[in-house]
Amino acid sequence: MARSPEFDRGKALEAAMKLFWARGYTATSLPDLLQAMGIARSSFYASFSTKRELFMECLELFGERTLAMLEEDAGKLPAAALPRAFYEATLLDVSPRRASQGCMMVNTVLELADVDPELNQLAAQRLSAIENLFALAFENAQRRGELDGTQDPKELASLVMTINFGLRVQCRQNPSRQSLKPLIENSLSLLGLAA
Amino acid sequence: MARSPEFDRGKALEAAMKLFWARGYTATSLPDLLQAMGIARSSFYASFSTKRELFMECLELFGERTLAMLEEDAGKLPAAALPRAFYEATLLDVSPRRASQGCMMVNTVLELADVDPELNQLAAQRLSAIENLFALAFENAQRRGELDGTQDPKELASLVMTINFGLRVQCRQNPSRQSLKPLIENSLSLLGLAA
DNA sequence: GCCATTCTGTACCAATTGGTTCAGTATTTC
DNA sequence: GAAATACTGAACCAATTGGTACAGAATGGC
Repeated sequence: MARSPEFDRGKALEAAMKLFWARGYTATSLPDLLQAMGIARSSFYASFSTKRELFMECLELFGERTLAMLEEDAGKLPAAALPRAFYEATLLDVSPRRASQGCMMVNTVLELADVDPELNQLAAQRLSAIENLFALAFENAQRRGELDGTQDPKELASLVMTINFGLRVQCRQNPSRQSLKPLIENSLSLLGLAA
Repeated sequence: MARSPEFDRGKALEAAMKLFWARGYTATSLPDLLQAMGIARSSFYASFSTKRELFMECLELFGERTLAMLEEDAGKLPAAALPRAFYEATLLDVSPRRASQGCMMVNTVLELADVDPELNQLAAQRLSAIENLFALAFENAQRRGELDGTQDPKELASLVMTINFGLRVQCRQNPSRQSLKPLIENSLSLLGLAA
């Protein structure tokens, strides 16, 4: 009966996410988004609702993807190696261009904390899901005796996240590998997780 | 001859800074600023040039003030106590409302890195001035034997800043003292500067 | 070919953006 | 009171904002 080819919604969402990720919510205009997504204005409002809801969808996509990556690592690495894997995968094993974008959730928290509490909360919630995953991995490792048991796993996870946040700020100033590599190394040895 | 009372430019600048600090550059509109500064539109353009230059002036004011605070501490505290003094002064010894605003320079870096390189650079430059001050203090303390000499002072300063950045992200999610206090404590003991 | 459907492009909307201009009103010194 | 200055408030500007509506072309199954 009808025309089948819906434009690739997933691809469009991906493109929107990349733009929001790099430029933030407020500074990204609808025309910018449409061009990046490669669709017309009317198509946009047919498949998505508003710019704000598109942003939420992008934020969830980003959070889900990050969590999935970490979960995969948690399945095949000892807990003590998780922070290094996480830092390196997102800061060193990508192009400086991409590393300079930092983390979309962290960017969102800093941009919108006092402007749009709901979006801020959404980002914060996804970040704490990641922190919880770290905490759980540390707890299990301690129970199995794979990790030094003197440190509270929740507090350790919280520190890992704090340093993660710090690195996300650093990379937006200077995304070069030679400046990030020693920083990561020193941070890990600080955490006692350098080996 | 003339009417004397120029409205208080300093006060107006201060008010603008607070608004930019809380809401960022893009999300703060000119009417917002005028209301906060308590001046009329025409007075604004008589005493300032553009919104963008006002922002730069605010950024420099914020950076200068932060640096001055740190310099004062550096004059009367041992270097090893500087990070704690800095973290506590800006995160615990202020209202949660203010703590939740984080650091204007860090906020700027995350908001504008991919949008306005010049403003990003300005903020980054002020941040590195602070880092340099830490490094200098550590170096002097080591030379005087007041601080463990095994760690490179520049690297230590870089770690202090990374953790500082991390705390600035944390406080924009949850500015409550009971969540920040243990985080600061754990961070300092991580740095070996808890005592 | 026919009709349903899904896209594109454009025109349009009201509201808001940052910025300019200017008439009028205070306030000050003489 | 007169002249000089510094303010206010509103009108105005072009450009851009997010969002809507609609005509027409492209694409499918029948």
